Amino acid sequence: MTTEERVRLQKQFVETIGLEYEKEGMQPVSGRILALLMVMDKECFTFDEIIEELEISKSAASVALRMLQLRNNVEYITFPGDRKRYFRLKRVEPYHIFEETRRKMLRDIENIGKILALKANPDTPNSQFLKEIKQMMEFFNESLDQLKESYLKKHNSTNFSS
Amino acid sequence: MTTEERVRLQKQFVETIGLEYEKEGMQPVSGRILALLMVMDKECFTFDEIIEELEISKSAASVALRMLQLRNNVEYITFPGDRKRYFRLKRVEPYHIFEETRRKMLRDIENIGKILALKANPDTPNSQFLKEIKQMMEFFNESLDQLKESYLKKHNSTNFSS
DNA sequence: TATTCAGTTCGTAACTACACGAACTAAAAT
DNA sequence: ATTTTAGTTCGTGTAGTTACGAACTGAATA
Repeated sequence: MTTEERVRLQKQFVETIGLEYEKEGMQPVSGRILALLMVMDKECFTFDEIIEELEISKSAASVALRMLQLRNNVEYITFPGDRKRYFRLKRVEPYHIFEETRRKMLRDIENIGKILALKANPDTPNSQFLKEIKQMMEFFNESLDQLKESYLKKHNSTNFSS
Repeated sequence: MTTEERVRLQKQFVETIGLEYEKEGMQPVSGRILALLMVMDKECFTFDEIIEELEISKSAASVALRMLQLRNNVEYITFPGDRKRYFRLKRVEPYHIFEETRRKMLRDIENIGKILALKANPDTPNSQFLKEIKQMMEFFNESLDQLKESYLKKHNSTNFSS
């Protein structure tokens, strides 16, 4: 595979991944920028490079980049004597990617609790079903910490063994 | 708390939960219907009851109910000699609620794999970061089955003991 | 056969989100 | 002091959603 071919496939894949992010509720431009930073070989893009590569306006890039930084997906670095911002993927600890799932689950647990508290009869099939769902979520949520620990243990042990 | 108070709080909560579903990407009317079926004491609502309770049009209800059935959140039952459909929450196995998370994660794993395959250099900080994320997701995905099993075991054992 | 019932489909109007370009800002260079 | 650089903010047009009412369908009833 030649370099040109690879780059062509990468640019194509930026669009694909961008579309997926869009379907998951992200705004189109934000999704494309995030995909760009993940897929391409260049690790840091300037504002103008992003605009040029994705053919979007400055304002669209500005708004999208602010959101991506707020969401903790993107950060920028700067260099002395250079006013440009160099945007790149924010490299968070891998297990942080479940934080959002966890927050959502905690909200759900709380909501179901409130629903159950308002029920006239806590033993109807619906109430029972909601209780089961809540239990499952609570169990799962408690397991997350353990899972994180065992991942770290496994990850470290491979560093020492072999 | 009187019954009227409880029902008032329930109706209020339908709106709150509906809004949350909306923020998670569900259509407004679908979110309200799902919330209605979760929160209220009545376990089965007819088409007309839903329309009346939420003050929506027949067409809006029709479209939303079709989507909720496709998404496996709602089902309806019928009774002989009664043409009405009685809509209610679909009571799936609790651990099914993670199926969507899992599917999304498998897609992500696949996508990151493709991204890495297209990288010129697999050892840059970005590539390393993506690899770690992928590993974490793979570990997590493998743990899900185990988690499900141990949930079932725990759930059953409490049925026999004490 | 006509009518009612229980929804579905379709066309439309109102609303919303998105991205654009133009105007603006703040800091640095000339 | 003026110009350039590197973005940000704002107002607007457009495209896409959403929900409505009216017309329709298909089954059951009269």
